[in-house]
Amino acid sequence: MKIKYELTKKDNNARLGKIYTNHGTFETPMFMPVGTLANVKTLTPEQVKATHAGIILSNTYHLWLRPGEDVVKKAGGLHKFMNYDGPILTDSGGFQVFSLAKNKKKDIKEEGVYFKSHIDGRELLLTPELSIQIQNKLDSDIAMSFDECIPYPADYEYAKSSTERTLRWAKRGKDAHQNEKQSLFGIIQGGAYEDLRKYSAIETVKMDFDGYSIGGTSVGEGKTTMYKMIDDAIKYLPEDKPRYLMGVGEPIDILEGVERGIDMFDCVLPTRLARHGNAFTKEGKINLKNAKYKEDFSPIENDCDCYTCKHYTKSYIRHLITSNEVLGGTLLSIHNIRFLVHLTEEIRDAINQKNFQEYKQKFIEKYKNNIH
RNA sequence: GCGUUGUUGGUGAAGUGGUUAACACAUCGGAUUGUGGUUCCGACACGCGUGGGUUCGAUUCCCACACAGCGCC
Repeated sequence: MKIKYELTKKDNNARLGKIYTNHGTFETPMFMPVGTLANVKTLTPEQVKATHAGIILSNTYHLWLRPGEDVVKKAGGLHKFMNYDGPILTDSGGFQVFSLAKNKKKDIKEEGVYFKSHIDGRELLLTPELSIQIQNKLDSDIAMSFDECIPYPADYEYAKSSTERTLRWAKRGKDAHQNEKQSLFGIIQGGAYEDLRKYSAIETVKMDFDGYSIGGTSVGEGKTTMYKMIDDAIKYLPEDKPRYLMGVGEPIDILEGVERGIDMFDCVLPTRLARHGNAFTKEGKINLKNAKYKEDFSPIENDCDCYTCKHYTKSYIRHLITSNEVLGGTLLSIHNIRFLVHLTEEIRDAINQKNFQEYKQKFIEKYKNNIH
């Protein structure tokens, strides 16, 4: 079966909900850790589950190149392949258009996008149909439409033609979709232009996807612009389908997204920051590489319920990170993911009690005071 | 004792008679938003073994001394 979304409660635009999938149910708002290459970097599936993340993201482009979607299919699908039986969403490769296609005009064509493989440099063509076919074989619970993430800034003409092309790609992908157990989300683009966001949202919704995501944000546009991009699109999305804000994972941005009616978030931030020695705390981000933690034998956060905070000190984690030991990245990933998932848990409680605004203000005040 | 080579930052080292003494590692900061990430960007020798001399100017040339390596008695 396809996923099913249930809207439980609203507090202004903030939504409390539930998503049923073939691999379990999770509540929204929810944060999804990123597991690009069929693994959340440095974590076992058990460790991921222990963070209470309800769903994880994996990547079409990367698995297409290695090991190849047919290998995953032979393994029995992505869940079996990576030994993870919870919900999985696969990104379409659209973001790699943004990050890998060097020359937009030359590499992005109507038929699809020409890449040079980052592994061996060979020329590749990823099309909307192929992206969907790959995702069908990967057998994720939720597949994403193949889109172009428009850079910022982009002139109106480019943004318009790109947005229109993404709509045509969405239609082609939907027509090619052939996995009855897999849901498919459409992606709203439109750059930073209000009318294009509206147009993109309305046209995408007409195609009747199982969920809608807002793409093309956090590409260097600045917070105010990003929040407006969400506002400009989200009002045209149906209440009975999940909304997913792609690539966003700063705690404050999650709160701003929820306030506007977003249900799902994904981001590489918790795992990437972890590998680079940074940890989220309610008082802002901290850098464990800083010398002041050398003899700090307290946990990252005293009141955090994650495995890392229950058993390890900043001093020890700092030692692991400065010694380049993977366990450092593992312990920090556990904490950082748990931090964001816990944030969404508190958000859900707040919405349930209809005091989301108050919760948000308090959180931001505490967090922001320590951003230097 | 004689001869010989060398002595540059926390470390390994490049280099030049004259503006900021390479580069790397370590250290210390910062960045990081649908992961091309053991990544990226900064800071870091007020001084080139010590003391004299030559020179407008010496880390670079000369002398002495100290220390280290090598060879010979």
